[in-house]
Amino acid sequence: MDRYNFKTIESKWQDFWFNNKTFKSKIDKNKKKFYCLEMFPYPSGKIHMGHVRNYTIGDVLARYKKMQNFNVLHPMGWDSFGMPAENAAKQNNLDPKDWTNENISVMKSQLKKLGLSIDWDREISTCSSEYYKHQQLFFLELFEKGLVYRKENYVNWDPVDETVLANEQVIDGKGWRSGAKVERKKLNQWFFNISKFSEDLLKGLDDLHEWPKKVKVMQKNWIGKSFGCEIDFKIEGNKSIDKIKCFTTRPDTLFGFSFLAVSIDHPLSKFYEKNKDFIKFKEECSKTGTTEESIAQADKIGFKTDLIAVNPLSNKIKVPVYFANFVLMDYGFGAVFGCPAHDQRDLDFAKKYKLSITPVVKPLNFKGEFSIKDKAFTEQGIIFNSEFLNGLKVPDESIIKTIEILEKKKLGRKKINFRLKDWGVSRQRYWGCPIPIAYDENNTIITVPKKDLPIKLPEKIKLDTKGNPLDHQLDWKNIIIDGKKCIRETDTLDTFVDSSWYFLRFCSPENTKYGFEDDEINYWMPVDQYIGGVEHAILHLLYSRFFMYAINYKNKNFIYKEPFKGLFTQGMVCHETYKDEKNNWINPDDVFTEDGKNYFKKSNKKEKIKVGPSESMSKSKKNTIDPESIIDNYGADAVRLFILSDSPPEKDVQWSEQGMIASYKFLQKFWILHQNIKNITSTTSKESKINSEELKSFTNQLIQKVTQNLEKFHYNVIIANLYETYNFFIKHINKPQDKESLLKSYIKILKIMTPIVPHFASECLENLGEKNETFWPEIDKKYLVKKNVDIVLQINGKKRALINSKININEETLINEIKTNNSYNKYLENKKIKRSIYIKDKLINLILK
RNA sequence: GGGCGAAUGGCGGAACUGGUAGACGCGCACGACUCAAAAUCGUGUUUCGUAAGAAGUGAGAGUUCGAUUCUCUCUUCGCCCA
Repeated sequence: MDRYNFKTIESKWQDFWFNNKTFKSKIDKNKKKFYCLEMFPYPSGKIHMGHVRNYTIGDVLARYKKMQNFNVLHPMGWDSFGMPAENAAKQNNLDPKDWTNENISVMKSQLKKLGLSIDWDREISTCSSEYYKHQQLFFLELFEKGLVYRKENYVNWDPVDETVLANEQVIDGKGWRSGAKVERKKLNQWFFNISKFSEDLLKGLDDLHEWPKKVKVMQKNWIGKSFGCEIDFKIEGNKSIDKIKCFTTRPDTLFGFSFLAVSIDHPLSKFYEKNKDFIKFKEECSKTGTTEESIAQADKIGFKTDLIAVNPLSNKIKVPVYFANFVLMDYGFGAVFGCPAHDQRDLDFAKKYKLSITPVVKPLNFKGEFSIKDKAFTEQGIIFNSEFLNGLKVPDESIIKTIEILEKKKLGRKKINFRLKDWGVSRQRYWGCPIPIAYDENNTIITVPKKDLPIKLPEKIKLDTKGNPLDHQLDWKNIIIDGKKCIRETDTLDTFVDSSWYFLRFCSPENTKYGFEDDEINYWMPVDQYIGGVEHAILHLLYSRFFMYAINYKNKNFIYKEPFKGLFTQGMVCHETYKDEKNNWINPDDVFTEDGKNYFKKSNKKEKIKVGPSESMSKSKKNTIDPESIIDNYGADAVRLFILSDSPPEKDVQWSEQGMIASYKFLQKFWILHQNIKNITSTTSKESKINSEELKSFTNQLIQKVTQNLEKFHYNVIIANLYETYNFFIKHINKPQDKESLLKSYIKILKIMTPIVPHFASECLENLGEKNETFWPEIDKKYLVKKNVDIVLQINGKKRALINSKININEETLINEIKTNNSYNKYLENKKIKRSIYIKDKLINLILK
């Protein structure tokens, strides 16, 4: 008998699907649509196991929905702008475009080998001007709507490379490449006004019923709505500023006020510009990075001004005003009032500068003197030391009451504040989408006329420059707009912009006039199921939501305002890590074991290997497995089967060579079973009829189970269901068979296998003369009802026996059976039945006296 | 420090709305085939116990006829935020 030859069979079906455009999608208003989208990859070189998992999960769903007669849109593209291309090009003296396109062609061929049901006619690549010209138009549109603006902002600056670094390029406060200490530097940059939609983005989460709760919580925290008030503090001193506005969520602690801290970028700073000590202090502040985390971890330092702030609730309380490094200009008003007793950060600061610490909240039933030592008191309690606020309950009563008082005195007002900051989209890099802006000789902002789009990136340029290579492209930079000499904006857009609307582009990838067509997106959008890694839970998803809102704002009317109706976040693919005696990471391919305990290097069989914990596959730890070689060895179907089998899709999965082999063997065994079923001889006996009925029950119950598990993403259980099916058939086919009936059931089983192992199942179906267009089998409900059931007999809540009985038996009959049948009545021990609990067809629990 | 989540055999994991815990796979053991090995097939595999039986889903309590599932306290781990 022939072995299952996956090589020829898989390429046969891949060619068939490709040549017949099996997965091409067109609008068909008579059909329900299903938009299945996986996060598109960055073309870094080769696909990795994470991609295999991501795209297999999506493919199973897309194929299943197609079989259910949905009009499925399942596209694929490339998130192809970004730093790795620029870095690789710089290192190897290549053009980023060539490097990127080469990677795309490699990865595309690898994805095809997985047998994905992709509509390749819709392929897009964000680095092609066909794509980014629409993005430039969107930029201008958003600019017209007032959602784009330019302002000065801090960046991470590498003083050696003279370049701006992304947050992830700053490692321990140093530049990843140069190792130089990163500084803060102010640059003019472009911003999207995402904070305008803070409230909408927060409210929109409530409608996303098919999103994981944890992602919604993360977004909610990120948006960070807080309720509080703004307070005007009177300032005494010889400056023209006589008041400073603060935002606070804790106005009720005003009597504990001991200093006012403002950001070094606060308007107040202009009075100190010439003060040498202040300049020094500012330099000190610029040494910490720009992330919230680095600011939070940095030492709290302050610069004392000669000003005094007055407590609005009590003229007697007058405190010093400081510039402080932990106050950010873009949160609140760049000023905070310090209450050391009830805020840890303020306490640290107050201790350092020996400021007063007055507690104004104490625990509810606290007796005696309440004082603060090393820890600020931030819990619930009651107000004291606060004159007319005394006795208010914290926080329910105290905050609202204090705001009321402040409002009456016209010293403050209720205010909602958001943590969400505007989205800085400027990147000082070459390999990104050019911003359609120029500046005239007076440095006035000029929008590039729409007819001049796209602004294409200059090609074959020198990348090995300091700073942004585009700055050195004078022939590209200098242009004439309306007869005026202008200079182009040389910053390019953050690649998150590229990925914030690609799902719209997939709906009409060939439209040359605009990024999408209204008709098309009104049919296809929203994405019914979006699938990707949880690492994009905040930024990418939030930006995409913002983009929909922003495009829709004012001049569009989307039927769905949210881009992604359903979201599924898959877990990572993990593998054990290995290190040799010199602590170098070792790739699993170079490791072998004979006893499963001791591991050795293949190249040097004496050298022992230390086995580390299983971690997410990464190049730096060298614990990666190359998908292509696995596909070559075992076939795409076996890989798909394995990657789904060992863990639920939302959890991490351990890569296991043994598990991989088991999946491969399963298909080989199933192939033999398939041949046996094909060659079986039919009999017409009473027994074969009984067998047919038994098989029908099994099959219908299986279809139901698999359907339910598909809907719930319990793909690992489906694989278990398929193994059970095999085990059932292997026993079943040795019994007398009515072949026609057997084949009917078997074909249904092959059909439900199709989404998981499409090449294998298609081959088997074709083998039996089934057509390629397969639909999801219907369930015959009459076979879901069992005739006999095993009822659990419990005595005093403990399981004692199983009673095989007809279904729907009533309680009395059952108890009678227990009393009279010798195999059960021994458990009654001649005692009286005090109580019985009967769950029909499932369980009877007898409580004995 | 705050928020969210998880914990089930040697391992990965299953268990519908509170109703037979351990499906399915890996590993392991034994057996068959073989001169032998690999491959393949068969049987077994939570723990203790020869057995009847008992215990058992991180620990401790609670609700219930009945808890992996619900409630509370704690421990450990993971993720996000600070």
